[in-house]
Amino acid sequence: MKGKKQSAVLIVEDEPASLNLLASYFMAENYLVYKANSSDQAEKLFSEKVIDIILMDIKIPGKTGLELTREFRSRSGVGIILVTQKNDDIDKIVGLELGADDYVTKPYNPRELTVRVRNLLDRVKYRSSAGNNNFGDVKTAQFGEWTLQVGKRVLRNSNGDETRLTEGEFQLISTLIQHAGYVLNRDQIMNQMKHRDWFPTDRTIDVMIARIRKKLGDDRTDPKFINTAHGTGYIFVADVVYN
Amino acid sequence: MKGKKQSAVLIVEDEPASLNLLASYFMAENYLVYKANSSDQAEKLFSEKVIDIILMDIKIPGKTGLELTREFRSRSGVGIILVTQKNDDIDKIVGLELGADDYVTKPYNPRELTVRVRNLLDRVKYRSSAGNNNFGDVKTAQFGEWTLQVGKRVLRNSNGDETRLTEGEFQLISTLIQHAGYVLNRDQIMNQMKHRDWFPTDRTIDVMIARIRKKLGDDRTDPKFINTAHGTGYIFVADVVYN
DNA sequence: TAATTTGTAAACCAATTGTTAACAGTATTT
DNA sequence: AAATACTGTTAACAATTGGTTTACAAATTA
Repeated sequence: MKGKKQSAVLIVEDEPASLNLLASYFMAENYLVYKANSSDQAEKLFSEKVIDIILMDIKIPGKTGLELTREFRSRSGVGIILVTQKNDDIDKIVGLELGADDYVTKPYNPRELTVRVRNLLDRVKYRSSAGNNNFGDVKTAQFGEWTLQVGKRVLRNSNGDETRLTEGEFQLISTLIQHAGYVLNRDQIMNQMKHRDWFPTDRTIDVMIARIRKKLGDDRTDPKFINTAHGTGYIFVADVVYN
Repeated sequence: MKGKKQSAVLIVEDEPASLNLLASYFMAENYLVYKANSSDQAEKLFSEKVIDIILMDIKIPGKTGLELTREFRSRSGVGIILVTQKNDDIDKIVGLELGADDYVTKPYNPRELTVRVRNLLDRVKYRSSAGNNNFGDVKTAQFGEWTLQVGKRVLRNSNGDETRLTEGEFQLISTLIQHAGYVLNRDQIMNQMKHRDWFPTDRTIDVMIARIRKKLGDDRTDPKFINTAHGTGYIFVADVVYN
């Protein structure tokens, strides 16, 4: 088995010493670290890179951390941890209400910090940030008689038949497979796939589910792979083996 | 009057003054509050009532908060917030790693506390009521000759016969199983299933119980699985093994 | 026995999902 | 640049689902 996907942390902090200290913690833990010392830089990096977690000082040059929190949150489901001076209670609370996921107070304990980040990563996985919809180093996922070839976006069965998946179909089945055994609602699916909202009149997912089922030869009334949870969403029910 | 569902908080704390103080915060915020001053009481209430969030002091009589955390987490996706003495860093970290969702340190700020709880409620809703009905990581539940396959919403008996459950039937039996050995009234059941109130004229639950009994081949006059608690509700009476 | 509560079959019907086809924007090829 | 192929999205309608209500029987309790 290969290593897991590296998670990307964006650190926003104007004080160079703190910035580098924080960066070193996370680099030591094998995170991909981006550094920003202003709100402008933070916005640029956020748009440019795929970020899983943002660790942000509330007081930075330019927009405040709270403004950025609201902005980032409105654009994505990225995980946000605010860094505050001790006893900035009001800010902390406002931060959480604006959509931050957690906060730490200075001076921080490195172990606590990394645990909080790891924890948040788990939570964020479900709502997912942009474009991270992949299998890390996984090359294939097997279920039933089918093998999903991740790189090729191709399904092959034991007879050697191959079916190509469109990008959307691939994203959708990937999302389901990655949460095999758990019902995902259409919001979660859409979020994970396109980082977009889903609204009740949108039949896109259902249509794509139907197409995937057809390609898999799956029967919706007795599904081996994709089960409908009526009123809720869909769930991948087969066991999956990764390679 | 009715309106939205009241969220239930279980507070576990042995110091009476703290317990009541905490309880008063949450009652003021219109939570349904359960109080426990020992691990035994906590376990009892957890089995007996439908709980959304647990707020638990790490140091309580009986099992420690950390042991309880692991236990509750293995059975359900309930939200857990640990309460620690200041500077119990190791405990805090271990707690999070065992599956707690958050922690607060004494002395706590009431507003912070309620914000954290509200925040966690959102997250918990996402992982549980989004269709998985709180079965944590459980894949199957066995009782008598039956195996409930969580993902497929299917009941299979030892002959290999399979019966599909509707989503509602699945939610209902899941709720009962999770509180096996304890009577649930129709309010609790409806709340857990649909986050909705139940009205005395509403026969929905009874009808669904009848359907489930039929599928299980259960005799209501001598039930092996679902027993009627006349004037109260229903109780799941079989032993359950999780896998 | 009377009153209340529960069981259950059947009908109901609103909401959800399935499915096909057409559309429009992109990307690819000629 | 024009023609072609591809693909996500929308529209429209069909099919199904599945919770709820109704109505009455049966059981339980007081």
